[in-house]
Amino acid sequence: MDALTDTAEHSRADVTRARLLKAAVSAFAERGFHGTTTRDIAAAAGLSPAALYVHHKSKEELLYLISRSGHDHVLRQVQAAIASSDDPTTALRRVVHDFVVTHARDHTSTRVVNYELSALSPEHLAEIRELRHRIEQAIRQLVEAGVTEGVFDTPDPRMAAAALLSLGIDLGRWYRDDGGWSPEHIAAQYAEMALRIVGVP
Amino acid sequence: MDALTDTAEHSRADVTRARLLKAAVSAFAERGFHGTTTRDIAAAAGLSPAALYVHHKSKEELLYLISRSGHDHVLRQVQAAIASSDDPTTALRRVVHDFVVTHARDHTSTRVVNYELSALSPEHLAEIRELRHRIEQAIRQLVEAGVTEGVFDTPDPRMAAAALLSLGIDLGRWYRDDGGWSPEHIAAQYAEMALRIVGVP
DNA sequence: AAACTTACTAAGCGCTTGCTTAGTAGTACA
DNA sequence: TGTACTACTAAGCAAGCGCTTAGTAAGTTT
Repeated sequence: MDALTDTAEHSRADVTRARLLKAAVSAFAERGFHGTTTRDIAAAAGLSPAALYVHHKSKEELLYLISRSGHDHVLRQVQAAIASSDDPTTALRRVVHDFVVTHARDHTSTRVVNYELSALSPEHLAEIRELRHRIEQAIRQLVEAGVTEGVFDTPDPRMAAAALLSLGIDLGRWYRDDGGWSPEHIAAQYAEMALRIVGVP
Repeated sequence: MDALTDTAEHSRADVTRARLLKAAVSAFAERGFHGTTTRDIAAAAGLSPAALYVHHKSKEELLYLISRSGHDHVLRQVQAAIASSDDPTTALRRVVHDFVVTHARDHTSTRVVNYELSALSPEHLAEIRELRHRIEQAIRQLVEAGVTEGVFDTPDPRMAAAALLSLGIDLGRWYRDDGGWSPEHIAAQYAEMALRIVGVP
Protein backbone atom coordinates (compact mmCIF):
# COMPACT_ATOMS: atom_id res chain seq x y z
CA MET A 1 0.00 0.00 0.00
CA ASP A 2 1.11 3.57 -0.75
CA ALA A 3 1.37 4.48 2.90
CA LEU A 4 2.66 8.00 2.55
CA THR A 5 -0.27 9.56 0.79
CA ASP A 6 -2.87 7.24 -0.64
CA THR A 7 -4.40 5.60 2.43
CA ALA A 8 -4.70 8.91 4.22
CA GLU A 9 -6.64 10.37 1.31
CA HIS A 10 -9.20 7.77 0.42
CA SER A 11 -10.98 6.72 3.60
CA ARG A 12 -14.66 7.58 3.79
CA ALA A 13 -13.96 10.21 6.45
CA ASP A 14 -11.31 11.87 4.28
CA VAL A 15 -13.64 12.03 1.32
CA THR A 16 -16.31 13.69 3.47
CA ARG A 17 -13.75 16.03 4.99
CA ALA A 18 -12.69 17.14 1.51
CA ARG A 19 -16.31 17.61 0.46
CA LEU A 20 -16.86 19.93 3.42
CA LEU A 21 -13.73 21.89 2.53
CA LYS A 22 -14.88 22.30 -1.06
CA ALA A 23 -18.30 23.48 0.08
CA ALA A 24 -16.63 25.96 2.44
CA VAL A 25 -14.46 27.37 -0.37
CA SER A 26 -17.51 28.04 -2.55
CA ALA A 27 -19.52 29.57 0.26
CA PHE A 28 -16.70 31.75 1.62
CA ALA A 29 -15.89 32.96 -1.91
CA GLU A 30 -19.50 33.86 -2.60
CA ARG A 31 -20.62 35.43 0.67
CA GLY A 32 -17.44 35.83 2.73
CA PHE A 33 -16.51 34.05 5.95
CA HIS A 34 -18.91 36.00 8.18
CA GLY A 35 -21.68 35.85 5.59
CA THR A 36 -21.52 32.07 5.53
CA THR A 37 -23.15 29.87 8.20
CA THR A 38 -22.01 26.41 9.23
CA ARG A 39 -25.46 25.26 8.12
CA ASP A 40 -24.76 26.60 4.61
CA ILE A 41 -21.55 24.60 4.39
CA ALA A 42 -23.02 21.39 5.77
CA ALA A 43 -26.07 21.61 3.49
CA ALA A 44 -23.86 22.18 0.42
CA ALA A 45 -21.92 19.04 1.37
CA GLY A 46 -25.17 17.11 1.79
CA LEU A 47 -24.76 16.67 5.55
CA SER A 48 -26.40 17.74 8.77
CA PRO A 49 -24.97 20.79 10.58
CA ALA A 50 -23.46 18.58 13.27
CA ALA A 51 -21.44 16.55 10.74
CA LEU A 52 -19.18 19.53 10.15
CA TYR A 53 -17.90 19.18 13.71
CA VAL A 54 -17.20 15.48 13.29
CA HIS A 55 -14.56 16.36 10.70
CA HIS A 56 -13.39 19.86 11.62
CA LYS A 57 -12.82 21.67 14.89
CA SER A 58 -14.54 24.91 13.94
CA LYS A 59 -15.66 27.13 11.08
CA GLU A 60 -12.44 29.09 11.48
CA GLU A 61 -10.39 25.91 11.07
CA LEU A 62 -11.96 25.41 7.65
CA LEU A 63 -10.80 28.89 6.65
CA TYR A 64 -7.33 28.17 7.99
CA LEU A 65 -7.01 24.90 6.04
CA ILE A 66 -8.14 26.63 2.84
CA SER A 67 -5.80 29.54 3.45
CA ARG A 68 -2.77 27.41 4.30
CA SER A 69 -3.02 25.05 1.35
CA GLY A 70 -3.62 27.97 -1.01
CA HIS A 71 -0.57 29.86 0.22
CA ASP A 72 1.56 26.71 0.26
CA HIS A 73 0.70 26.05 -3.34
CA VAL A 74 1.50 29.58 -4.50
CA LEU A 75 4.78 29.72 -2.54
CA ARG A 76 6.00 26.44 -4.01
CA GLN A 77 4.92 27.54 -7.48
CA VAL A 78 6.80 30.83 -7.22
CA GLN A 79 9.91 29.11 -5.89
CA ALA A 80 9.82 26.53 -8.69
CA ALA A 81 9.39 29.22 -11.33
CA ILE A 82 12.33 31.20 -9.98
CA ALA A 83 14.52 28.08 -9.80
CA SER A 84 13.66 27.15 -13.37
CA SER A 85 16.01 29.66 -14.96
CA ASP A 86 19.09 31.75 -14.17
CA ASP A 87 17.92 34.41 -16.56
CA PRO A 88 15.77 36.97 -14.70
CA THR A 89 13.67 37.68 -17.78
CA THR A 90 12.81 34.03 -18.35
CA ALA A 91 12.23 33.45 -14.63
CA LEU A 92 9.98 36.49 -14.24
CA ARG A 93 7.96 35.59 -17.30
CA ARG A 94 7.32 32.17 -15.81
CA VAL A 95 6.62 33.47 -12.29
CA VAL A 96 3.98 35.88 -13.54
CA HIS A 97 2.54 33.38 -16.01
CA ASP A 98 2.08 30.67 -13.38
CA PHE A 99 0.92 33.14 -10.71
CA VAL A 100 -1.73 34.49 -13.06
CA VAL A 101 -2.88 31.06 -14.24
CA THR A 102 -3.37 29.97 -10.63
CA HIS A 103 -5.19 33.12 -9.58
CA ALA A 104 -7.53 32.97 -12.59
CA ARG A 105 -8.18 29.22 -12.72
CA ASP A 106 -8.57 28.92 -8.94
CA HIS A 107 -10.22 32.30 -8.54
CA THR A 108 -12.76 30.89 -6.11
CA SER A 109 -10.16 29.73 -3.61
CA THR A 110 -7.70 32.57 -4.23
CA ARG A 111 -10.51 34.97 -3.45
CA VAL A 112 -10.93 33.37 -0.04
CA VAL A 113 -7.17 33.14 0.42
CA ASN A 114 -6.56 36.83 -0.27
CA TYR A 115 -9.65 38.57 1.07
CA GLU A 116 -10.67 36.68 4.21
CA LEU A 117 -7.40 36.91 6.15
CA SER A 118 -8.89 39.09 8.87
CA ALA A 119 -11.30 36.32 9.89
CA LEU A 120 -8.41 34.04 10.89
CA SER A 121 -7.46 33.62 14.55
CA PRO A 122 -4.39 35.63 15.62
CA GLU A 123 -2.23 32.47 15.69
CA HIS A 124 -3.33 31.29 12.26
CA LEU A 125 -3.06 34.79 10.83
CA ALA A 126 0.56 35.02 12.01
CA GLU A 127 1.38 31.73 10.29
CA ILE A 128 -0.27 32.79 7.04
CA ARG A 129 1.39 36.21 7.10
CA GLU A 130 4.75 34.44 7.22
CA LEU A 131 3.89 32.49 4.06
CA ARG A 132 2.71 35.66 2.33
CA HIS A 133 5.92 37.41 3.32
CA ARG A 134 7.99 34.66 1.70
CA ILE A 135 5.97 34.84 -1.51
CA GLU A 136 6.33 38.63 -1.71
CA GLN A 137 10.01 38.50 -0.82
CA ALA A 138 10.78 35.90 -3.50
CA ILE A 139 9.21 38.03 -6.22
CA ARG A 140 10.84 41.20 -4.92
CA GLN A 141 14.28 39.57 -4.85
CA LEU A 142 13.84 38.35 -8.41
CA VAL A 143 13.08 41.88 -9.61
CA GLU A 144 16.03 43.24 -7.61
CA ALA A 145 18.33 40.60 -9.09
CA GLY A 146 17.24 41.58 -12.59
CA VAL A 147 18.02 45.23 -11.87
CA THR A 148 21.39 44.36 -10.35
CA GLU A 149 22.29 42.27 -13.39
CA GLY A 150 21.28 45.13 -15.66
CA VAL A 151 18.52 43.25 -17.49
CA PHE A 152 15.67 45.10 -15.78
CA ASP A 153 15.30 48.86 -15.62
CA THR A 154 12.93 50.23 -13.01
CA PRO A 155 13.37 53.09 -10.51
CA ASP A 156 11.95 51.14 -7.55
CA PRO A 157 12.07 47.33 -7.68
CA ARG A 158 9.95 47.00 -4.53
CA MET A 159 7.14 48.99 -6.08
CA ALA A 160 7.36 47.12 -9.35
CA ALA A 161 7.08 43.87 -7.37
CA ALA A 162 4.02 45.21 -5.54
CA ALA A 163 2.42 46.01 -8.90
CA LEU A 164 3.11 42.50 -10.23
CA LEU A 165 1.50 40.96 -7.16
CA SER A 166 -1.56 43.17 -7.59
CA LEU A 167 -2.04 42.05 -11.19
CA GLY A 168 -2.34 38.43 -10.06
CA ILE A 169 -4.17 38.82 -6.77
CA ASP A 170 -6.85 41.11 -8.17
CA LEU A 171 -7.89 38.34 -10.58
CA GLY A 172 -9.61 36.70 -7.60
CA ARG A 173 -11.89 39.73 -7.57
CA TRP A 174 -12.74 40.16 -11.25
CA TYR A 175 -12.06 36.90 -13.12
CA ARG A 176 -15.15 35.01 -14.32
CA ASP A 177 -15.16 31.56 -15.93
CA ASP A 178 -17.63 32.73 -18.55
CA GLY A 179 -15.79 35.96 -19.36
CA GLY A 180 -14.28 34.77 -22.65
CA TRP A 181 -10.67 34.90 -21.46
CA SER A 182 -8.91 31.68 -20.51
CA PRO A 183 -6.40 31.70 -17.63
CA GLU A 184 -3.59 30.85 -20.07
CA HIS A 185 -4.56 33.66 -22.44
CA ILE A 186 -4.49 36.23 -19.64
CA ALA A 187 -1.28 34.75 -18.25
CA ALA A 188 0.55 35.09 -21.55
CA GLN A 189 -0.45 38.74 -21.92
CA TYR A 190 0.18 39.63 -18.30
CA ALA A 191 3.63 38.06 -18.47
CA GLU A 192 4.51 40.44 -21.31
CA MET A 193 3.07 43.38 -19.37
CA ALA A 194 5.21 42.33 -16.41
CA LEU A 195 8.35 42.54 -18.51
CA ARG A 196 7.33 46.01 -19.67
CA ILE A 197 6.74 47.06 -16.05
CA VAL A 198 10.25 46.03 -14.99
CA GLY A 199 11.70 47.68 -18.10
CA VAL A 200 12.89 44.79 -20.22
CA PRO A 201 13.75 46.44 -23.57
CA MET B 1 -29.20 81.24 3.87
CA ASP B 2 -27.36 78.97 1.47
CA ALA B 3 -30.31 76.72 0.86
CA LEU B 4 -28.83 74.40 -1.73
CA THR B 5 -26.10 72.80 0.30
CA ASP B 6 -25.21 74.45 3.56
CA THR B 7 -28.33 74.01 5.66
CA ALA B 8 -28.69 70.39 4.63
CA GLU B 9 -25.14 69.62 5.74
CA HIS B 10 -24.81 71.29 9.09
CA SER B 11 -27.90 70.46 11.10
CA ARG B 12 -27.33 68.39 14.21
CA ALA B 13 -28.98 65.39 12.57
CA ASP B 14 -26.71 65.61 9.53
CA VAL B 15 -23.60 65.74 11.67
CA THR B 16 -24.73 62.61 13.52
CA ARG B 17 -25.66 60.91 10.27
CA ALA B 18 -22.18 61.60 8.93
CA ARG B 19 -20.59 60.31 12.14
CA LEU B 20 -22.49 57.05 11.76
CA LEU B 21 -21.37 56.75 8.14
CA LYS B 22 -17.75 57.31 9.08
CA ALA B 23 -17.99 54.69 11.83
CA ALA B 24 -19.55 52.27 9.34
CA VAL B 25 -16.72 52.81 6.83
CA SER B 26 -14.09 51.98 9.46
CA ALA B 27 -15.94 48.94 10.75
CA PHE B 28 -16.81 47.54 7.31
CA ALA B 29 -13.21 48.04 6.14
CA GLU B 30 -11.80 46.27 9.18
CA ARG B 31 -14.18 43.36 9.64
CA GLY B 32 -16.36 43.34 6.50
CA PHE B 33 -20.09 44.03 6.26
CA HIS B 34 -21.21 40.72 7.75
CA GLY B 35 -18.48 40.84 10.41
CA THR B 36 -19.75 44.19 11.64
CA THR B 37 -22.77 44.58 13.93
CA THR B 38 -25.06 47.58 14.12
CA ARG B 39 -24.00 47.78 17.78
CA ASP B 40 -20.35 48.14 16.66
CA ILE B 41 -21.24 51.07 14.41
CA ALA B 42 -23.44 52.82 16.94
CA ALA B 43 -20.87 52.41 19.71
CA ALA B 44 -18.08 53.80 17.48
CA ALA B 45 -20.28 56.83 16.82
CA GLY B 46 -20.94 57.23 20.54
CA LEU B 47 -24.64 56.41 20.27
CA SER B 48 -27.07 53.73 21.37
CA PRO B 49 -27.89 50.93 18.88
CA ALA B 50 -31.34 52.39 18.28
CA ALA B 51 -29.93 55.76 17.17
CA LEU B 52 -28.64 54.17 13.99
CA TYR B 53 -32.22 53.62 12.88
CA VAL B 54 -33.20 57.19 13.59
CA HIS B 55 -30.79 58.31 10.85
CA HIS B 56 -30.60 55.33 8.48
CA LYS B 57 -33.10 52.77 7.23
CA SER B 58 -30.87 49.73 7.67
CA LYS B 59 -27.32 48.47 7.93
CA GLU B 60 -27.42 47.73 4.21
CA GLU B 61 -28.38 51.34 3.48
CA LEU B 62 -25.17 52.46 5.15
CA LEU B 63 -23.20 50.22 2.81
CA TYR B 64 -25.13 51.54 -0.16
CA LEU B 65 -24.46 55.20 0.74
CA ILE B 66 -20.74 54.46 1.19
CA SER B 67 -20.61 52.53 -2.06
CA ARG B 68 -22.50 55.09 -4.11
CA SER B 69 -20.53 58.12 -2.98
CA GLY B 70 -17.26 56.22 -3.48
CA HIS B 71 -18.14 55.19 -7.01
CA ASP B 72 -19.53 58.64 -7.84
CA HIS B 73 -16.28 60.22 -6.77
CA VAL B 74 -14.11 57.86 -8.81
CA LEU B 75 -16.28 58.15 -11.91
CA ARG B 76 -16.19 61.95 -11.84
CA GLN B 77 -12.45 61.89 -11.21
CA VAL B 78 -11.80 59.57 -14.16
CA GLN B 79 -14.01 61.65 -16.44
CA ALA B 80 -12.27 64.87 -15.39
CA ALA B 81 -8.82 63.35 -15.95
CA ILE B 82 -9.78 62.15 -19.43
CA ALA B 83 -11.28 65.52 -20.32
CA SER B 84 -8.16 67.33 -19.14
CA SER B 85 -6.10 66.55 -22.24
CA ASP B 86 -6.49 65.51 -25.87
CA ASP B 87 -3.20 63.68 -25.73
CA PRO B 88 -3.82 60.04 -24.68
CA THR B 89 -0.45 59.81 -22.93
CA THR B 90 -1.07 62.91 -20.81
CA ALA B 91 -4.65 61.86 -20.10
CA LEU B 92 -3.71 58.31 -19.09
CA ARG B 93 -0.94 59.52 -16.86
CA ARG B 94 -3.40 61.73 -15.05
CA VAL B 95 -6.15 59.09 -14.91
CA VAL B 96 -3.83 56.54 -13.30
CA HIS B 97 -2.21 59.10 -11.02
CA ASP B 98 -5.53 60.33 -9.65
CA PHE B 99 -7.03 56.84 -9.49
CA VAL B 100 -4.05 55.61 -7.50
CA VAL B 101 -3.98 58.62 -5.16
CA THR B 102 -7.66 58.09 -4.34
CA HIS B 103 -7.33 54.34 -3.79
CA ALA B 104 -4.29 54.78 -1.55
CA ARG B 105 -5.38 57.84 0.42
CA ASP B 106 -8.95 56.61 0.86
CA HIS B 107 -7.95 52.96 1.17
CA THR B 108 -10.38 52.43 4.04
CA SER B 109 -13.43 53.42 2.01
CA THR B 110 -12.21 52.02 -1.32
CA ARG B 111 -11.76 48.71 0.42
CA VAL B 112 -15.43 48.71 1.35
CA VAL B 113 -16.41 50.03 -2.06
CA ASN B 114 -14.57 47.30 -3.98
CA TYR B 115 -14.86 44.24 -1.74
CA GLU B 116 -18.30 44.40 -0.14
CA LEU B 117 -20.42 44.62 -3.28
CA SER B 118 -22.03 41.22 -2.70
CA ALA B 119 -23.62 42.44 0.53
CA LEU B 120 -25.69 45.04 -1.34
CA SER B 121 -29.36 44.40 -2.10
CA PRO B 122 -30.05 43.31 -5.70
CA GLU B 123 -31.47 46.75 -6.56
CA HIS B 124 -28.55 48.66 -5.07
CA LEU B 125 -26.05 46.24 -6.59
CA ALA B 126 -27.50 46.84 -10.06
CA GLU B 127 -27.15 50.60 -9.61
CA ILE B 128 -23.54 50.31 -8.42
CA ARG B 129 -22.64 47.89 -11.21
CA GLU B 130 -23.77 50.52 -13.71
CA LEU B 131 -21.38 53.07 -12.16
CA ARG B 132 -18.53 50.53 -12.20
CA HIS B 133 -19.25 49.78 -15.84
CA ARG B 134 -18.95 53.44 -16.75
CA ILE B 135 -15.64 53.75 -14.90
CA GLU B 136 -14.21 50.68 -16.62
CA GLN B 137 -15.53 51.71 -20.00
CA ALA B 138 -14.02 55.20 -19.74
CA ILE B 139 -10.57 53.80 -19.04
CA ARG B 140 -10.88 51.14 -21.72
CA GLN B 141 -11.93 53.71 -24.32
CA LEU B 142 -8.97 55.90 -23.44
CA VAL B 143 -6.56 53.02 -24.01
CA GLU B 144 -8.32 52.13 -27.28
CA ALA B 145 -8.12 55.75 -28.43
CA GLY B 146 -4.39 55.79 -27.73
CA VAL B 147 -3.90 52.63 -29.79
CA THR B 148 -6.04 53.99 -32.62
CA GLU B 149 -4.03 57.20 -32.68
CA GLY B 150 -0.82 55.19 -32.76
CA VAL B 151 0.59 56.57 -29.48
CA PHE B 152 -0.03 53.36 -27.51
CA ASP B 153 1.15 49.91 -28.53
CA THR B 154 -0.53 46.96 -26.85
CA PRO B 155 -1.94 43.73 -28.33
CA ASP B 156 -5.20 43.86 -26.34
CA PRO B 157 -6.39 47.27 -25.07
CA ARG B 158 -9.17 45.67 -22.99
CA MET B 159 -6.70 43.55 -21.09
CA ALA B 160 -4.32 46.44 -20.58
CA ALA B 161 -7.24 48.44 -19.16
CA ALA B 162 -8.09 45.55 -16.82
CA ALA B 163 -4.51 45.54 -15.58
CA LEU B 164 -4.55 49.30 -14.95
CA LEU B 165 -7.74 48.98 -12.92
CA SER B 166 -6.20 46.17 -10.86
CA LEU B 167 -3.17 48.28 -9.96
CA GLY B 168 -5.43 50.90 -8.39
CA ILE B 169 -8.14 48.75 -6.86
CA ASP B 170 -5.71 46.35 -5.18
CA LEU B 171 -4.29 49.28 -3.17
CA GLY B 172 -7.40 49.02 -1.00
CA ARG B 173 -6.12 45.59 0.02
CA TRP B 174 -2.44 46.28 0.68
CA TYR B 175 -1.90 50.01 1.25
CA ARG B 176 -1.05 51.03 4.83
CA ASP B 177 -0.72 54.60 6.13
CA ASP B 178 2.43 53.69 8.02
CA GLY B 179 4.05 51.81 5.14
CA GLY B 180 6.52 54.54 4.20
CA TRP B 181 5.00 55.25 0.78
CA SER B 182 2.82 58.31 0.30
CA PRO B 183 -0.17 58.10 -2.07
CA GLU B 184 1.46 60.68 -4.36
CA HIS B 185 4.75 58.77 -4.45
CA ILE B 186 3.01 55.55 -5.49
CA ALA B 187 0.80 57.42 -7.95
CA ALA B 188 3.78 58.96 -9.75
CA GLN B 189 5.50 55.60 -10.13
CA TYR B 190 2.34 53.72 -11.08
CA ALA B 191 1.55 56.32 -13.73
CA GLU B 192 4.88 55.58 -15.39
CA MET B 193 4.26 51.83 -15.12
CA ALA B 194 0.88 52.41 -16.77
CA LEU B 195 2.53 54.07 -19.74
CA ARG B 196 4.91 51.14 -20.04
CA ILE B 197 1.98 48.72 -19.92
CA VAL B 198 0.21 50.41 -22.81
CA GLY B 199 3.48 50.60 -24.74
CA VAL B 200 4.33 54.29 -24.76
CA PRO B 201 7.89 54.39 -26.12
C1' DA C 1 -46.34 78.86 29.22
C1' DA C 2 -48.51 75.66 26.43
C1' DA C 3 -47.94 72.92 22.23
C1' DC C 4 -45.04 70.87 19.23
C1' DT C 5 -40.69 69.07 17.25
C1' DT C 6 -36.11 67.05 17.37
C1' DA C 7 -32.76 63.79 18.77
C1' DC C 8 -32.19 60.60 21.15
C1' DT C 9 -32.32 55.83 24.66
C1' DA C 10 -33.85 51.55 27.53
C1' DA C 11 -35.69 47.50 26.84
C1' DG C 12 -36.60 43.79 24.33
C1' DC C 13 -38.67 40.76 20.38
C1' DG C 14 -38.18 37.07 17.21
C1' DC C 15 -34.74 34.86 14.86
C1' DT C 16 -30.20 32.98 13.68
C1' DT C 17 -25.69 31.87 15.05
C1' DG C 18 -21.64 28.49 16.23
C1' DC C 19 -21.36 24.59 18.46
C1' DT C 20 -22.66 20.46 21.79
C1' DT C 21 -24.95 16.47 23.52
C1' DA C 22 -26.94 12.22 23.33
C1' DG C 23 -28.04 8.75 20.55
C1' DT C 24 -28.26 5.51 16.28
C1' DA C 25 -27.72 3.03 11.95
C1' DG C 26 -24.23 0.50 9.35
C1' DT C 27 -19.69 -1.82 9.04
C1' DA C 28 -15.53 -4.59 10.74
C1' DC C 29 -13.44 -7.61 13.30
C1' DA C 30 -13.56 -11.49 17.06
C1' DT D 1 -23.18 -13.94 16.66
C1' DG D 2 -21.61 -10.66 19.71
C1' DT D 3 -18.71 -6.60 20.35
C1' DA D 4 -16.57 -2.49 19.13
C1' DC D 5 -15.90 1.15 16.06
C1' DT D 6 -17.05 4.54 12.38
C1' DA D 7 -19.82 8.00 10.50
C1' DC D 8 -23.20 10.12 11.05
C1' DT D 9 -28.10 12.92 12.85
C1' DA D 10 -32.05 15.07 15.79
C1' DA D 11 -32.58 18.22 19.00
C1' DG D 12 -31.34 22.05 21.29
C1' DC D 13 -28.57 25.58 24.18
C1' DA D 14 -26.63 30.07 25.18
C1' DA D 15 -25.32 34.01 22.94
C1' DG D 16 -25.69 37.40 19.59
C1' DC D 17 -28.13 39.36 15.60
C1' DG D 18 -30.98 43.31 13.01
C1' DC D 19 -34.39 46.01 14.09
C1' DT D 20 -38.73 47.95 16.71
C1' DT D 21 -41.43 50.00 20.29
C1' DA D 22 -42.46 53.09 23.65
C1' DG D 23 -40.91 56.76 25.98
C1' DT D 24 -38.13 61.12 27.43
C1' DA D 25 -35.28 65.22 27.88
C1' DA D 26 -34.09 69.34 25.54
C1' DG D 27 -34.94 72.72 22.35
C1' DT D 28 -38.28 75.69 19.21
C1' DT D 29 -42.44 77.86 17.99
C1' DT D 30 -46.65 80.16 19.02
